[in-house]
Amino acid sequence: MKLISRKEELVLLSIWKLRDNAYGVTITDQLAKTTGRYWSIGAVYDVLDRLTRKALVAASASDPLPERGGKSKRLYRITKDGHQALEEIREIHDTMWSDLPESALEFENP
Amino acid sequence: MKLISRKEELVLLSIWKLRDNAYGVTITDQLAKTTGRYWSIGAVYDVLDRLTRKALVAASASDPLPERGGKSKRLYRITKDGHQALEEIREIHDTMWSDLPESALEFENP
DNA sequence: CATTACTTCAGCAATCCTGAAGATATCTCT
DNA sequence: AGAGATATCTTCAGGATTGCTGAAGTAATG
Repeated sequence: MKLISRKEELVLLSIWKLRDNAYGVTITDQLAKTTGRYWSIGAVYDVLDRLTRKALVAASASDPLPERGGKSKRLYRITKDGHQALEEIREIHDTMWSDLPESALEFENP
Repeated sequence: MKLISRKEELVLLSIWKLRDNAYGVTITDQLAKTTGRYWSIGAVYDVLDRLTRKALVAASASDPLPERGGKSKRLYRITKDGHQALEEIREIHDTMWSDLPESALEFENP
């Protein structure tokens, strides 16, 4: 199985954190908050589409709400395969980051 | 500053681990060993070129060795900016992976 | 010139990115 | 009630960056 990309990992984790309230806008906000970086809304939807095609997430439509702009949202949940992909990436991360030599810094930037 | 990609992170960590012996072939072997996946040699050189252009690594030529195939190798070291990029990604990883709800698995695969 | 080890190369596939435009709900005004 | 105004969420087109492959090229010794 191919490793998931960095964005895919971060989007999956955002969905996990948002529990029942994970959709395009809240996911984007969560990413911005947690990473301290700007995330284009379109870029997030792009990753969500990819994760859906790979069946690492599944989507469902929420009921419309009786409030301004309360149109139906597309809610996302992580699938079993999605959790497995996260577990794989976590293991590799842990392995790669363990047993590093004390310091490798010998060259400065040009 | 833009986040480094997953491949860039893994290649940087491989160089770190290999200390004074980090070049195309040993880096590829190290990645295969640590991730348990096949890495095309060309793909690794591609990432190394990119990291060099971004000044996250610096390269130098080793002396040729008096043995079969002992031609000069291109050795890589991580620069100060490279270490900083790793530190950034580690912080974001730690933040994203902390405080996750107990379980988010409610949907199975289709 | 055979063999070994290392690097380059061309070109295609996948991922990442942007923000304006579109869709669907309620609110406000006459 | 009807007609915009406003709010929230999603789609879209197209370009930039990153990822991938293995055969061919280079430079050393046997």
